[in-house]
This record gives sequence, structure tokens and C-alpha cells, in this order.
Amino acid sequence: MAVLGALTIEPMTGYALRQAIRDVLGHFWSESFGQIYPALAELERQGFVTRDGPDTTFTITDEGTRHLRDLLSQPIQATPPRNGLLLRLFLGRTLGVEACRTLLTTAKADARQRLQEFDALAEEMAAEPEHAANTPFWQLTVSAGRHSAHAAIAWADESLAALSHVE
Amino acid sequence: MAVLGALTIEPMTGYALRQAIRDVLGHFWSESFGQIYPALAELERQGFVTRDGPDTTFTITDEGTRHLRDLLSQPIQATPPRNGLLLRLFLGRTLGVEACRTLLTTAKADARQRLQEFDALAEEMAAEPEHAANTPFWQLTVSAGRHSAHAAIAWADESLAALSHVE
DNA sequence: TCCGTCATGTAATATGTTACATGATTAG
DNA sequence: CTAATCATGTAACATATTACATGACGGA
Repeated sequence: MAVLGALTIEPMTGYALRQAIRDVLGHFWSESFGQIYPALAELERQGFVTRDGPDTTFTITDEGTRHLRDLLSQPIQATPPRNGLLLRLFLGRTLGVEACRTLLTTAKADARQRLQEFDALAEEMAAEPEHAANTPFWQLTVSAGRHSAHAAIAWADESLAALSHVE
Repeated sequence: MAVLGALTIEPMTGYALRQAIRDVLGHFWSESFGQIYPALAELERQGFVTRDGPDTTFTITDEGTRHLRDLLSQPIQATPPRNGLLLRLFLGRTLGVEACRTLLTTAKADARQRLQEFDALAEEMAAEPEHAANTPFWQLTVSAGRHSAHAAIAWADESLAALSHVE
């Protein structure tokens, strides 16, 4: 779904695909080389993408677009959560309050960092008039990241305050 | 780490462990049967847990607690993101605005639901005086969930408003 | 010439879920 | 007595990452 989706934006090589997924979808999606190339081969076999010219860029076919629409319409399957930060804090009594404070401070700094990256990303998107029809949707994903980062900062502040009363 | 951590709260059978992980850590961690039993066998082999009595509850050893402290102190390794909702919204032009609106409405309802679950969880925790030393840390994880859910609701509202101007 | 990047792919490995097999115990 | 839950475990399968192998090309 991610590979087909990226190819709706523009034709790309597998290598460029990996960069696009990392740089543009990076904050909510990821794929490794080992997934992308076999996926492209399979999609080609099924006629959903074609390999063009000597530079071997991949282009999505009409059938591929139809298939993508099907995939997008399927129910979202939840990925099992694995939040190492929260697991450590939950076990804070064993880990120690001081270490928890450090984790929270780092988490806050990370969230600030992410906010800056979202600003850059939003600017980048706005500066591409050829993708005007996509930008409203793309901005939604950036906005999600921003809301999430702001929430993380507020939570970290509250949590640090709460922990100052412990032990 | 999750298995050892859960056993610091109280000795448990593997079955109870799975329920505790699902019910208490569920909103930020998950383990399946296929992970828990082999992990317990390995932890027993290494002397980090012991199997007691005829009801075979597992108890963490002193060495196990030391090992857990080591594990908790190791750097948090980020899990690759896989957010099916954001991927679909990013490809909103292909999926269609109407479907995006539905996704956002559902996401908002889900977040509301989660808020209620967090309220219940917080009450449950507060009602267990024998775990008083743990509750400050446990409340942090609930608070994280609450902040995240509130952010999701605000984001969904904003996004629905933004999409009303599209097409 | 040599290094970094572009480019494709495979193999080894790691991780994780689901389904199945088995049997005890408990509640209706 | 029978259905649900408790309890442990394994095997098959699915998924995903990392490292490796290969080679082209452009710039310092």
C-alpha cells in the first residue's frame, strides 16, 4: 500500500522510493529495502506497476491505482503497541525516580525536535505547487505529528512536576 | 523486560501474565502467548525467575531484579512507525475526501472511547493501596494515554474542519 | 583513481502471531 | 455433564531487518 501510494505521487526507482518513504512518510510509516524490492517485483508480476526505460523507474498502472483504492478502503489493522518509554516509566519504582526524570527530559527534547522537523516539512510541502491537490491531505499528517508532539511536551512537563513530589 | 517487569508487581502464572500485559500495559505494550512462554522458559534457565509449587506461579529472583534494572537502563530502541490511519489520509486524494472524513470521525470516536478506558484504569489503580509505591509511575502512563487521546480529538476536529473546504 | 551515492537484489537472521494440541478446573 | 476458563506449550507461518554482493556513475 505504501509503495503503490508513493508511486501515485510520481514515478520513481526503488531507491528513490525508500528515500521518499523515509523522508516524507517517515514520521508515520517505514519500509526497509528488504520489503520494497520484493514488493515491487510482486506488484510488477501482478501488473500493478511497470518498469520503464533504461533508468528503470517504476510507474503505477491504472489497474494499480484501482488496486490501491481497494487496499485503502480496507479496515485499518491496528499494530501492537510497543512504547519503550512508557514501559520504563511504568516500572519506575524498579528503575528509579532519577532515571525516570532523565527519560522525561529527553522525551521532551525529542518532541521539541520533532516540532521543528514538522515546520520544515510543512514548508517543503507548501513550496510545491505541482502537488496542490495533495497538500490538504499531506498537511493533515503533519498536523497529527504536531498535535502529538505538543501533547508529549505537555505530558512530560506535568509528569516531571508529579515526580518532584516522589521520594 | 515486560515479563520480568510484570513479575516485580506480584508472582503470576504465564496465563495471568498475558492478561496483566493486555489489561494493564495494553495501551502501550503487547506480548502474545508465543512470546511469553518461551521467554519464561529462558528466564528460568538463566535463573531470573523460579517456578513455585504445584500451581506453577513464576516469581522473580534477586538476580532477576538486578537483570531487569540493567535492561531498563539500556537505551530505548525506537520501533518503526506504522500508522495506517495517517497513511490513508496522506493518500486522501486517491482514497477520496468522503472516506477521509469517515476515517477521522471514527478516529475521534475511538479516542473518546480510550479516554473512558483511561478513567476506569486510573480508578482501578487508585483503589489498590497495596501498590501505593507504584501508583505515581503507573499514573504517568495513564496520563500519557489521556494526553494522546485529547490530542487525537483536537486534531480530528481541526482536520474535519480543514477537509470541509476541500472539493 | 578513489570515494560517495545511486541502484537492485538476495540470504541470513530475528521477531512475532496464530493455530493447534493437551489437559485441569470451575460454574451453571 | 458440559461449556467456559485456566494453564502450558509447540509448530507453522508471516513479517521484517540487516548484512552482504554486485555494479554503474559522477565528482574531487
